[in-house]
Amino acid sequence: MELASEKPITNADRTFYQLRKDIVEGVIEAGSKLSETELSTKYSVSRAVIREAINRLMSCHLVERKANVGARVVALTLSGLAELYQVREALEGMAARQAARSMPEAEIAELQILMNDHFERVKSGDTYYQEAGDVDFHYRIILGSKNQHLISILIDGLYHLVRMYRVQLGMAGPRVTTAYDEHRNIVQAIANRDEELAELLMRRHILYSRNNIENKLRLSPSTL
Amino acid sequence: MELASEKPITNADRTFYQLRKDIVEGVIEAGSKLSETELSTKYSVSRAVIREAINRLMSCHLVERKANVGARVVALTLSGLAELYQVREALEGMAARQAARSMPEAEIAELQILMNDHFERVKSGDTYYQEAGDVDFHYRIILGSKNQHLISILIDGLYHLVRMYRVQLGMAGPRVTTAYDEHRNIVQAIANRDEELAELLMRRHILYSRNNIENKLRLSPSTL
DNA sequence: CTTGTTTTAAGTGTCGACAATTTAGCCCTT
DNA sequence: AAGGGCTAAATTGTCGACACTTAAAACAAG
Repeated sequence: MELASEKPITNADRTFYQLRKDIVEGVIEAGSKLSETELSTKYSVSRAVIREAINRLMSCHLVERKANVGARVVALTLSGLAELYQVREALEGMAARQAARSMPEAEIAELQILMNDHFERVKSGDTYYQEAGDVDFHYRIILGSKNQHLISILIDGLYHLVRMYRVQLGMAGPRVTTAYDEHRNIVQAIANRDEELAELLMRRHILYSRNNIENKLRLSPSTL
Repeated sequence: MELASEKPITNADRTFYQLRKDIVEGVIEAGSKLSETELSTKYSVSRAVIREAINRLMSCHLVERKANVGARVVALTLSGLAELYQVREALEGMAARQAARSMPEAEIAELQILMNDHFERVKSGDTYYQEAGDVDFHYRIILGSKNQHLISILIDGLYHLVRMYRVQLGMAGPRVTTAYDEHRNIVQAIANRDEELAELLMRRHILYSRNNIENKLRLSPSTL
């Protein structure tokens, strides 16, 4: 995933993005230890750069560090997933409400165009949709809230962890078309400036999504 | 403010806490530039330590940095205050709801004892209450939610910024007794395990608090 | 005097080395 | 053989120096 606003300037930026990607995608496995010296050789940068990257990853809740001991990639747990989606429900619900209030008409129009594009992909059974499409949808709603704190908490903080759960627990199943309909309805509520409904639908959408993941976990024990 | 869980281990910890305190209390004024070399001499640590501290302050949204240029303390603005309290309303509302669901009986009992203590202070006109007491109250509700993400976002992330606004805009006025009553009612709702009411009262409490600050700002132009 | 360019200095980004702490292995004691 | 304390290796925390970028000062041309 690449966000328009995330252009690496310094080496630390690049390393941070790379590390984050490798953690989210499981190239560096969940729960494993992050050795600074090891990483510095692997990514061809100094330890200072690695340390800064790790510090930033801590802010994202992707790694945890104990002083004088070291950093570990977070472990994926059922309770952690539940807590994460609880917060998401509240925050993205609020984002949808704010978007219904503050999103400029032009941005809503663009969002509707995006939805049409998604429709084509869903129709043709494009698996692309599940991952990037969903992210893109939520991403735009969040930005539409126009609340800097909210944007930062969700985009910089929680979203990569959400993706980590989704990628590593193999979310590819078919909630695609039903999720698409939910997206569509949320956009409609925002276009109608119906704050109440936008929040309600978004909260429900995320709740469904959570139930979907948890059911999948109950069926295939996975490694949790 | 000192939180039980925040015991400085490394030099970077100490420096981070000190810097944060100085920023929140206005010793380092809002909007001012943070020179790494200057700070490193002032706080008697190396630039690496200062850099780590600044990075952590960025996570708290207390400073902003531009690559190759430097870091500045955030500016206090009316819109920023509004956005902050909007997010607070959603998150602390959720915290109150979760606390009503998950807070252990023993913790609720302690909270009620704390409220009695606060009552004594309010009765005797203790100005201590306004600051530390309020923080302490909210702090406990947040911890009572038992949601790690929520706790981290609020305590590590937003709370110090909230305090910064309150301290620097001179919140000493009398919302003390009425705020106390609101606190009391929230605790009661939590004790009754009334999730709905706990969230509602907390949201309203924060909304009142926000109105109070904004009114105060309208009366005394301040420097915003 | 103004504008655009070059130079220069101040400040950040990065690095390798050293100091302090933790952990694991070894030895000694019981 | 089991447990505790000591030693040594590995890892993190901290430091000062160097490289690079940016912004301001000095300068030249119009």
